[in-house]
Amino acid sequence: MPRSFYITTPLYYVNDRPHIGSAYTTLIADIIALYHRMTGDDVFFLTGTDEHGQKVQQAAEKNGISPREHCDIYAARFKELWSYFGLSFDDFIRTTEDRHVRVVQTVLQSLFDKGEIYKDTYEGWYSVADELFISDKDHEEGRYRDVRRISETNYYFRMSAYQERLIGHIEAHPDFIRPANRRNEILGFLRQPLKDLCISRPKERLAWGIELPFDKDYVTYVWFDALLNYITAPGYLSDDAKFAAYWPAVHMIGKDILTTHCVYWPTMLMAAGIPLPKTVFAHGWWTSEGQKMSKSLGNFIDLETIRGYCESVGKDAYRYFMAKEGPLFSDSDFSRERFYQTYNADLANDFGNLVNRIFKLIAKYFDGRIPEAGEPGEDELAMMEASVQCRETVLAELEELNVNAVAAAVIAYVTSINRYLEKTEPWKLAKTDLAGTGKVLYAALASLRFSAALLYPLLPEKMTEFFGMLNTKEAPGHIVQWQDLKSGTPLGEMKALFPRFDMQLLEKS
RNA sequence: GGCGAAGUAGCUCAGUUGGUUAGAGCAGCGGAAUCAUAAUCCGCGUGUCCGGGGUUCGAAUCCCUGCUUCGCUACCA
Repeated sequence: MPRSFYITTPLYYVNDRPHIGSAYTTLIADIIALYHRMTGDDVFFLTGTDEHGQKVQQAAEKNGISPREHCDIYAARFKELWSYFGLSFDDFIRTTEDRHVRVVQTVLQSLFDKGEIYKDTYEGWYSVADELFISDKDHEEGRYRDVRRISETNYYFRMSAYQERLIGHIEAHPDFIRPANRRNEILGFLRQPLKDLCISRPKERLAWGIELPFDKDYVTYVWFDALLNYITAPGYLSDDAKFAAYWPAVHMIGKDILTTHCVYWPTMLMAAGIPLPKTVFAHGWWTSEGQKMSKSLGNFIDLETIRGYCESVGKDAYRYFMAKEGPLFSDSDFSRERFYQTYNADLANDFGNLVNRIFKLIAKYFDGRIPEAGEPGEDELAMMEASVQCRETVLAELEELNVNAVAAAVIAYVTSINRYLEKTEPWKLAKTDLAGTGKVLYAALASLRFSAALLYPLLPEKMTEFFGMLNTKEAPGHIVQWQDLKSGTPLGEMKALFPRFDMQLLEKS
């Protein structure tokens, strides 16, 4: 019986354009999903779009179309990007879908019946121009215009009732919020009394939302709408067996939505009697060329910029860089120079050149056929053992969701193959001992194949190409045994998988 | 303001409960080699481990203090 594994990205707000942030979260979630599939896990990978709210309503009005049409257009942008990268998600949920509306309304009604939701009147400062309530502090600072004191009646969720239970859960489950610094942030946050959560908006102020089942004059606002999708998609209230198989999830998110996922969401689930997520992993943000990304600075990494990188050295290279150098635990800088340096060092020099060396040697001395393994000597056994070690490291780091360390571990193994060749010097050995040369080249190719298999989730297109070149008719995406390489197979035609990027091109632009 | 994190080689960072000459990757320099995508392999860092004070036989690692950077401080991603 395979283990099940459920991983999610946030649902991206349709009005925001995809950029390096959303691309990063989604790419690493895909990578983690592929690794889990590789180990034989039954994976469910979810992404989607968050489509309700005032901004959507306003944008649609402005363009003279219905909110629904507006969402269709904008959701397509995300779908397009994900299909460009060939991502492997199993479901793409949109919060405007019927299946989701049904879950939201059912959960809300049930919480209302249990007394978890109550009606109350809030009085505060309201900015007419911006159409939102602002805090006393914002008002003092005078940032908003056209501010009036008004009161509004809304529905509230008794979040405060769950404060102690939540703290207990976080303390008892070190894996619940990660990395550890984010966990501390939340625990710090929870040292202050937790307030109840306002979960509605009167329809006169916001029409584009899910109607409260117990009050036709209101729609639900943000939280129940945008978070419950995580249980809608795997079949909550619609497919019990599926839901039981996959829930609880691992949520990959950016640090900007930490509180919603680590406080609002778990307390909502507690109230509804649903188990909490296994892990909420909040990664950091990319900076760009050493500075915070901003449109005015001109360093904003948008869709077009991403495509530019992909076109220059390939989508896989971009994906690889995201994983290897990305801001998993703290912020990380994306610079053109660093991007291409990493590409050259790891992919062109270490891996790509190694493919070339081994293929050409086999072509020259063995007519392009995979040589006999022979009796492995000390060095060959060492490579075999190192492969087992490498796999264990990869799987251990995968448990930690540390794709950064996963990539580093495999590249370290690739480096050891280059070192093995320097030590055994098959190009010299061939002059005196052809059988010995065969043994060396077999070991080198076996090691290379092994590393390619482990690199597959990071570089799916290129490693598929590699296995095509290997011509062993095996489907990529599985863990392989070092010694399972079949001798005698004629290798396919060799292509340069990662042509070196000329760093001088950087100077020019 | 309050709470918290961090400041280690040019860059990105490791450095377990204080203990022998402070490490890795990348970049740089030198060499070897030539099977290979000027790739690979080997070698090379006298770094005030942010400053100052203290505890200790001994501190990057503990305590105090100063400086700097950053995060959180909810119902606006």
